[in-house]
Amino acid sequence: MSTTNANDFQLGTSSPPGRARQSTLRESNMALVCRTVFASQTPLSRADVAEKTSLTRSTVSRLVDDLVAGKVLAELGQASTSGRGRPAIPLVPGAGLAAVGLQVNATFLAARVVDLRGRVVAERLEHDDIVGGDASQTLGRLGQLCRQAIAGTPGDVRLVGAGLALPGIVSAANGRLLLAPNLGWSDVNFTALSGQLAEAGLTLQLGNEADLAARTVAEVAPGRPSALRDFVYLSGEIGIGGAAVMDGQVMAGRHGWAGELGHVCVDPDGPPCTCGSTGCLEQYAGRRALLATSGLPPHGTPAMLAGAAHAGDPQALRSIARAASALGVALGGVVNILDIPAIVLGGDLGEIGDLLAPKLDQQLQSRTLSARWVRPTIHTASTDAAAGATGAALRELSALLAQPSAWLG
Amino acid sequence: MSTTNANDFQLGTSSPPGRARQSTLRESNMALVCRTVFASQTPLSRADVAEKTSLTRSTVSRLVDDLVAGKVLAELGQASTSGRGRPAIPLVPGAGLAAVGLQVNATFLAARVVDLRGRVVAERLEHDDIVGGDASQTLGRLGQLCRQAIAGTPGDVRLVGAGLALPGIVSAANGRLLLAPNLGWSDVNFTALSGQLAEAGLTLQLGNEADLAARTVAEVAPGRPSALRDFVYLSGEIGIGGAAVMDGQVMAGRHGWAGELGHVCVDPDGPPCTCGSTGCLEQYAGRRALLATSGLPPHGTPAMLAGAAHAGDPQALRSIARAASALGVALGGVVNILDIPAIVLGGDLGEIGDLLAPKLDQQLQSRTLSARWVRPTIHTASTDAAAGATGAALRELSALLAQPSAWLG
DNA sequence: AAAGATTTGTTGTTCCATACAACTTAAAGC
DNA sequence: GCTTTAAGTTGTATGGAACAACAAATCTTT
Repeated sequence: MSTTNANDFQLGTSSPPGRARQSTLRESNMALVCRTVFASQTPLSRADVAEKTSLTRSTVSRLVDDLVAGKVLAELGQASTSGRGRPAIPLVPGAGLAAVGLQVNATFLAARVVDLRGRVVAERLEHDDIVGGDASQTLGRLGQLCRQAIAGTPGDVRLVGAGLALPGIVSAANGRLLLAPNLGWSDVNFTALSGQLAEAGLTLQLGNEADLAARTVAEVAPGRPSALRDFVYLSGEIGIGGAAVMDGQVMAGRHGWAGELGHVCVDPDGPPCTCGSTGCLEQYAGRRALLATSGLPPHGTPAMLAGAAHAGDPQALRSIARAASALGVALGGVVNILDIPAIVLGGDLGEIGDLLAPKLDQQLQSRTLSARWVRPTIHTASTDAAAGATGAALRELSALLAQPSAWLG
Repeated sequence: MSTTNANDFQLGTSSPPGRARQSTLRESNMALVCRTVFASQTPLSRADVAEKTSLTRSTVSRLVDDLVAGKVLAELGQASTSGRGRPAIPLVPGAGLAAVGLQVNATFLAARVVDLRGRVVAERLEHDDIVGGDASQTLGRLGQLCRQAIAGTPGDVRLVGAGLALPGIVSAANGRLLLAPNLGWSDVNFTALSGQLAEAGLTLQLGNEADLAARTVAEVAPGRPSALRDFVYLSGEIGIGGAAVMDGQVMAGRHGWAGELGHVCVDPDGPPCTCGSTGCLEQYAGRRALLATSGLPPHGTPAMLAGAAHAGDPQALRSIARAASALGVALGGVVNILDIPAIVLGGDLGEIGDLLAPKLDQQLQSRTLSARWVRPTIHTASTDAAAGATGAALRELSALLAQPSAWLG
């Protein structure tokens, strides 16, 4: 409908804004209205939005009308009968728009459809050890799951985008996975999957698993920020990924490779790592290292480790203490560098978070310069294996919310 | 003149924009015009600006007229006689607006006045070892220097703000210096200095020395970005400070304490640090550590160390190798975390940059996961001792450029 | 040297989105 | 049933950019 000029002001972009026209004004205010409704815990009326945004009721009214027509917002029939005066019409996120989130991991494949209200409207999971397997075959399987998930979504739900979470170094610009050591993949393209989605009118966006999982911590629902606005997310799988979130935004870095915490050096004299360096965090707190140093079989689970530690097994406790010290050094560095004094442990590390926390807390306190004024806090993420898939869908929905005007008409 | 509503859209802020009015449009485009003129290496005409911004000539003309009237821009009389057609009027940054930059360091005090063209129009420097001295007395002396510098500026130059660079942890919100180990200061307030500046109609903004010095690397002149847009700046003094710059913006962190690279742990089994941790970078690459391990007297200079190393002194070479290794571990971590593959060595470290570079480069190559695709580069900053003062002034001028409309009329 | 060509900068006019104010709607209270 | 209150809607005014036409100043061509 409205022609989007590349030179125009883009909201949500860190790059400096371009020329602003009358239409830019409207787009900006429409996004503001949208954000306000989505961020609220309780449904807001047009008048509420007007007050919160300091726009006038008339302006809000016209913007909301367009958003409702475009299914981005919806009017809740039941007036929340309170007080006198004309009853308000509660506004909530629309239910007719959703995005596809995909994920490839060492042990499973996932395809999800998440709507603007944050509900999973369709899902297909498949557990399988794909390490070392053929990439194109695995991606073909993922394509099937994706097709099934899309087929399983109600007909009145329109899909607006698709994202894929990958455990490795992604070149989003080229649409390639450069390296995923723990899948045994390198330089993989996604033309087949991308082509399949293009038939459904969707473009596929690649992303790092940790970056996307961190989004599920930053947002409790699309456009609704959680209490934690600044934190470092640690994704403990076979490898260790990470993401830094500031002001609710995941820091991408120059090429989108920020947050590679697994290969931060914890001890220059430490054990060699597959990456070529020595003493990487992964060699202390990665799944393989945790299991090996605690005397568990290589295919054990974090739950087994937690069980052994809770039972008082000395080797397991030593393994966890070693990991906690390493995490303290690495995360202490992160806190000193980024000034983000909140740590969220996800994946395997979340499952043994209570065991790691005491020693990690102590390390952070002594190793971060700012601890005397703001003491670092440690949190654990809810253990959803396919958090990356949800995050991938959330990113697409966020893109919509950043410029809802582009989706109307 | 124009009433600034706190709820309005603020350019340059990372926080989400508020309501946009007609006037916001004008402010945004005025800032865009301003930015375009300031960023250009050669003077632009109104027509050039119109083409670059994709605004119309008429719109640019009216905005420029206001900016010229407000002294933010100036018309260069001499038409740059080229080609036919009506000769263009070259536009350049105005010369009538400037900001005050102050700096306190262990060995000197500085007061500078920098104008919108980036010229130092007045300056007072004083070399003095103030470590352990009384803070209020030193600040009184700085106040005198500041007064003299202001008195030394031409009468037709209007000052728009003042900034103070401090080598320590600053609480900008409270206007306090929380801790400056290398000055021997803690919890210092600046009410006297702030009051003195208030008489001249200026507000004093505090800032970290490294953060502000990094600005002088990011901007070659006010509003004119340098070729390096993403880099990590390392300020080597007695202590080591740092700053991460992304897209030309210094990352502040949650409380403004980001970039404390001096206390990143390089070896958990390393020597104890004054901060309470062990194996901090400062214990390897700080001035005291460098001088001690190279057998030079405690009050030696980096130049002496460089001289000894260039002469082949084995102890000096070993000291530098030790520092380079430590820098490799710490900066490798930073590159892995932030994905900013450019390092700028400033201060002492800049003076011995050529000696550090080979080993540092090798360490970065092996310790950063992304090095196989993008090789980290190492640069040295021009050695201006009072770079922090210039940076403090640049920050004030940037604030003006981000919203020039606030300064007109 | 004079007319045409070309580019810069300015001046009305139109268009569009928000502000503002008045009005309508629908409930609660008396 | 009338008044009060708050939500939502409908004109009208205002401000700023787009658009188009025009004036200014220099170079090119004949």
